[in-house]
Amino acid sequence: MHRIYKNPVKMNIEVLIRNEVAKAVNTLYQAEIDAAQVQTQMTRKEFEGDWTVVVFPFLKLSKKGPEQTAEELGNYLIAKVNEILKFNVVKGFLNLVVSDQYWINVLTKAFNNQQFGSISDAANAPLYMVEYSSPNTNKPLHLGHIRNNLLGFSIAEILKANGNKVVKTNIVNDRGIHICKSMVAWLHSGKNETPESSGKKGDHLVGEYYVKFDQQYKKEIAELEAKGMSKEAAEANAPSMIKTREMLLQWEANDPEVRALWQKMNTWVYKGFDVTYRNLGVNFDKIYYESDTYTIGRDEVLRGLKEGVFTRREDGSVWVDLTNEGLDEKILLRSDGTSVYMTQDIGTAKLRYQDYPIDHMVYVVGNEQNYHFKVLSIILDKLGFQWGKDLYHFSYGMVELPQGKMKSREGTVVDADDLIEGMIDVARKTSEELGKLDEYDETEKENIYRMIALGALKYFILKVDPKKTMLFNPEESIDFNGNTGPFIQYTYARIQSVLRKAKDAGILWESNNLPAQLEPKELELIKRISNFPDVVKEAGQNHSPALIANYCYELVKEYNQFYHEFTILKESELAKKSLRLVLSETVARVIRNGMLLLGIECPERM
RNA sequence: GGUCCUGUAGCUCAACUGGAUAGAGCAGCGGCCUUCUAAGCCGCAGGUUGUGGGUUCGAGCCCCGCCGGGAUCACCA
Repeated sequence: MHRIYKNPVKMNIEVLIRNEVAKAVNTLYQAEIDAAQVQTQMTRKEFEGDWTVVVFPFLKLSKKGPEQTAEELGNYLIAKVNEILKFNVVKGFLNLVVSDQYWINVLTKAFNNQQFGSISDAANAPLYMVEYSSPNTNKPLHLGHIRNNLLGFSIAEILKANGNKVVKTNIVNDRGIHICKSMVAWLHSGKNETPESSGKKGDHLVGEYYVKFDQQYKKEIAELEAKGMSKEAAEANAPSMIKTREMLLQWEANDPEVRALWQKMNTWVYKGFDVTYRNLGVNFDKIYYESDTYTIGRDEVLRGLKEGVFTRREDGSVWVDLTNEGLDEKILLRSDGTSVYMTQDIGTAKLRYQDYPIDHMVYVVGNEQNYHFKVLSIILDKLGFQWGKDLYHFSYGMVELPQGKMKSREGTVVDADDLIEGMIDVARKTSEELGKLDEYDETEKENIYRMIALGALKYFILKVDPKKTMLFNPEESIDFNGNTGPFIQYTYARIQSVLRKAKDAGILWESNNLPAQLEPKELELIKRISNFPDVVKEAGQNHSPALIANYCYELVKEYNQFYHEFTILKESELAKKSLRLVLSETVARVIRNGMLLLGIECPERM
């Protein structure tokens, strides 16, 4: 594996150790090894030491036992590397003890670097486009969309922190059979109901008509089946469905009335979405609409047809044959000439590469569409786009409820707006009971309740490995204690409180007045801090906000132990007091920056 | 059936990509507020990592076979 060390603090010692070990093996055992292959890791807490070299791989070269080999390497390192004071050997592990002064330097550099952990983008930095959210305009956002939005936003932030340029994009699925269903139902039974007349949020209103359509459709199917029609025939011939297909054709033919209704209902939905997005704290740099891109896709499909990449069947439908790739045949245009999902995605992709010099395209889409993206990638490749096979589908798992999958038909869908509202209520109640915000006015208080509620929700969702299916229990998942967002926010607020008090007392803390020796807990904290840049990098490589979340939790847990073990402001030795304040401020900054990568804000008090 | 994902404490999740005695939180039990924010800290208890083989110095992680859960293979999106 190829590793690039961008953090100079860490690069020095870890790379130094690797290089020296490689030299040692060369000198002691007359064998050439690559320094990058030397296995090093931070020493586990239960052993003495800071860095550990795994010596097992060298046994074949040394032709000696693990203890003796480790001993020899240890003696070599101690002679060559100033920072290494001593070592011990446990089985095949060589534990190196680094001087406190080294770690104090690490802390000093972190403290004096406001950007610690992230890399600012260079002029020639690669451009990532991250597509996420991508709602349909026939229903409001639910818990599943929340996971998508939070992951997409966070991944974009993490990629930025890794020195990349990022364009966040949203492809709004504003056309197609689904929106026609809502339109048909609204025409049928809407009686001109509008968000204004009903007081309902636009996306919720349209969603209600989508449900009404489904109810009506089901009824018609049942009636037809009762008359002896087969299920398939009933589904195709139900009057509502016939009307919907007609409307889709009219829409694609630019029928003014249909287009006007479509525009009207979509506008309601967008207003509703804007509110939800604002509450979630996500945003986009560029929004695409399927209604603008599907024709481009259709043209591409027709071009492919002309070039013999695709085939037309007798009924007029257009297909791509992927059996050579181990997949099936896939439809690209219906027999009536209208577009399907895939058609649109082809057009959107082409347009985006025209609009931006994209180096990496990331699709944040659920794992239920793994097959779709595999196919999309191959099709774009067949159409001659060099970037086709480089698309990255960031595939994440579904969110399930205690009773299983969310089913809109069974009314078990957790609505995004309701969920956020509910969490703010809990945050308000908890906060009022604790009464720590009494000196704030109502606006400030509400802002903090919102921060805490969203911190809880976002952290809960982002801390789990994106690719795994996760469970959300509306009753139990709203917890503010333990491994939660509010716990981390709380620690941040607690540190701010200490720093405020220090400032009020006229205490100065600077990194040029630190002690020569560290307490074990202080050392642990510095080590934890020193990992932050690596975690950011790893989160970028693995597209995993969960790594950031888990890191923040570990750091905060470590800090709270430190906080209970030592006094800060009442420490009599100036250098020690200074160290603890520097440590506290650095931890707070890492917490804030880490949480921002998750889209979570930290309040100054809570 | 084909392809892909997944299985770790009662529950929800970790485990630095093959390293040392598998860790947290919740739930349960017991301690700690006259001291910088108790949304906190400390302790107890909780495991044959679904299962059987294999690879090697070493496997929760890699390979093969079973068992369980899920997704997908539409003129849906």
